[in-house]
Amino acid sequence: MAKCDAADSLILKIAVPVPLDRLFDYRPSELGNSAEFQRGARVLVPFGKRQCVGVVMGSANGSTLASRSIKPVIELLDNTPLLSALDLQLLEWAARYYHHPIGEVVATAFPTALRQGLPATLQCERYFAPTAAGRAPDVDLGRATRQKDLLRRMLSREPAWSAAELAGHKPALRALIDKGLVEPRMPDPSDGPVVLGAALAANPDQQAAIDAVGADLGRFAVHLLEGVTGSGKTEVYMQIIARTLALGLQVLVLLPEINLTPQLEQRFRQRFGVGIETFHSNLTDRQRQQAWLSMRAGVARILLGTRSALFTPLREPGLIVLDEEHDGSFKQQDGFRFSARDVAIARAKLLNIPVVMGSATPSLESLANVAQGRYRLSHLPHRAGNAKPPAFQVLDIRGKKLQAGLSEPLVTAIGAELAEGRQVLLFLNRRGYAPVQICHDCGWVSRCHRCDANLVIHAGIHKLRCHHCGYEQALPRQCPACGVGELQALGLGTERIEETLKELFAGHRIVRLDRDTTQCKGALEGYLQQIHRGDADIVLGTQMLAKGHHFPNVTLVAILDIDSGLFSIDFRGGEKLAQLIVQVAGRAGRAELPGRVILQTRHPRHALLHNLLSHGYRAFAETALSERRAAGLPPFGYQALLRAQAGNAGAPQQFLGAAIQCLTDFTQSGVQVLGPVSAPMVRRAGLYRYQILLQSDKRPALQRLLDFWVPRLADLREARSVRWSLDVDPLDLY
DNA sequence: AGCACGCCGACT
DNA sequence: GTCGGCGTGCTC
Repeated sequence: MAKCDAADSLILKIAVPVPLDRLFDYRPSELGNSAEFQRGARVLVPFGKRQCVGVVMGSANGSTLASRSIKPVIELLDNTPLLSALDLQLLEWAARYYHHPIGEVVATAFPTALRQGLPATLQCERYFAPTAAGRAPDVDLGRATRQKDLLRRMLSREPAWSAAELAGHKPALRALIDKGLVEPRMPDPSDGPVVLGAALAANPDQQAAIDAVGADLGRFAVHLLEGVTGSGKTEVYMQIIARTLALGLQVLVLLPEINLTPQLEQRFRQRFGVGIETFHSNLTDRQRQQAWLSMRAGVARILLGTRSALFTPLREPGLIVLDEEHDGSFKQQDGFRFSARDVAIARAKLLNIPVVMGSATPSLESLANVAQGRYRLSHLPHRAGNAKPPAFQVLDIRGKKLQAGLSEPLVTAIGAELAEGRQVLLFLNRRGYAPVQICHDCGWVSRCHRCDANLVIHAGIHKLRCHHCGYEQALPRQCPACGVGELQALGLGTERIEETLKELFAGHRIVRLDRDTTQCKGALEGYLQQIHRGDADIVLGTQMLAKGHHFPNVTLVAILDIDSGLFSIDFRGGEKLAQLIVQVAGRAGRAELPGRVILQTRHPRHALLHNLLSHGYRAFAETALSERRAAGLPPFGYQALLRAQAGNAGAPQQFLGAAIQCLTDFTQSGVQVLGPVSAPMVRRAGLYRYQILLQSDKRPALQRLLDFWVPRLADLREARSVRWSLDVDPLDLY
């Protein structure tokens, strides 16, 4: 065979996880067969002075580079590609759409273990099932009750149990394996009933939704399931999933929060006798690797995961479910800033499968897509079991005396509810004791020296803490400025409300749920169980109360301060507040115990409140959408935000100035360029932050500008002294 | 992002 | 005399 020059022979195009938006050329290897290097396989390559795990994205005959500068691949890590052609197409599309380096985008598709180059081997001992001996009716386990219980449980459900489910029964499992009654065995979708638990009887609305999505199985469609809290969205998901599984297809279920996975996982395991895996940041690298590989191999049929699970390969993709689609945590807020909701839809389109998205408070983006006929809407307007929607009451607190933020009528209402032996839920979106400490004599206030923000009093741990950079210091006893003044806590946080509630309602059990009380693993579950058992009378908390959990014995919900949300600078502030109010309100009540929601405000006649409370979320959304349309804001305009930050204010300003200069050469615009301006909080964690907002009513126009702009930004010399990032479809403009 | 090279201040 | 500061440049 003739020796050929490397530059004329086959060259591999490799995606390397570095922030450089290009592929790198490599020779297959010194002697290797180039046909082995398939698109989607991982390779170990020399990169500068180090080694990187890259992914084969393609090949070419020859290279534009001098052949001597092209290095050979060190090792082919996968004999079969880990990602399919469609998976790679999705990643390539996402890299282009978000203008993010391809190597980093491809890396996000892999769990950490595979990113590090570990072998892609699926452990057999992930699943266990009773053997023929274990199935025999006359198994005698004597007095080994734990083993007996475990075997009985395992026999109750086919076909196989995952290691995760059996984690709490290791000794009994070991013993059963040693006795030959249980063996490691991969589940086979054909070896047992797929649906175990009986489906609940669907009401007509649920049935219509199930049928609508069911009719679209096997083709691309987006369904928006708008269902009030407690309307049985999960049952609809499960019945559609059952149909998908019956076709021998897999399901990807995306949730906004890790907190919500355990509950749903439990319900799914009771219903479905198939391999179910979870994928979220609370799992170990190894668990995530195994979950990923199980879905890729088709061993597991359902994956429950957060944003990071979106790119998991599916052997037989059938359906994507995305719950709480309005939730902001589907948008990645650093690095590769993708929206898992939008990319999920792009993925479904590529795979030609349907997506079902659900929410009680759909995003305005999704409602606009429904109006334009791109998404199909199914509506579940009724709560299950004839539960009535909560009654809202706006409590005007102007001029009223407040006791730690609680007005007298509210205190009375809480007392009346407690006297009836019912639970009360109080919501305040501010944790800590008080948002600032102030000296009554000299006016000193507790400021963070790294951020344009106040230090928050955390009385429980005797500290002042910055919620933006994490800085903390001991709570001063004397004024650091004048040394003599009396220090006061200004404003309210959940800790302080808790203190007041303890005085006002002594003898009642109060549970506070916020990031501070639930940061410990398992703490949230513990509190939730306590509340469900009825061992709590007053539940007090922040944001996290609005998410997913239902408190059937709660009859009164109070939102202590909505005014800060009414006058947000962010154009999405109104949408977020309306969603919050509806979501918090949805936590309460059931059929025989209707809920009541009290909102304390100094703006009882505010249009948003009036519209939302008298006419409902959809009416609010209509109004908000027409305002957005008039202003050309999303979803009627498309945005991208260029951010820059550095330790001094000059560098980001100069960089953004130069970035604007680049655009003078770009004539075919149709894009508004707003800025550079400082971020609403200029200094954060010691960095000065500035930004440029781009807006256009045509997505292609914005994309054309970014195609021109982003490569040039990377080459600016001013870019070297700042950290910059581009956010396409930003959710927060700061 | 890493990781090198490269030229100027306070230390065993 | 050196250790180490972060500016600058490169990665197939």
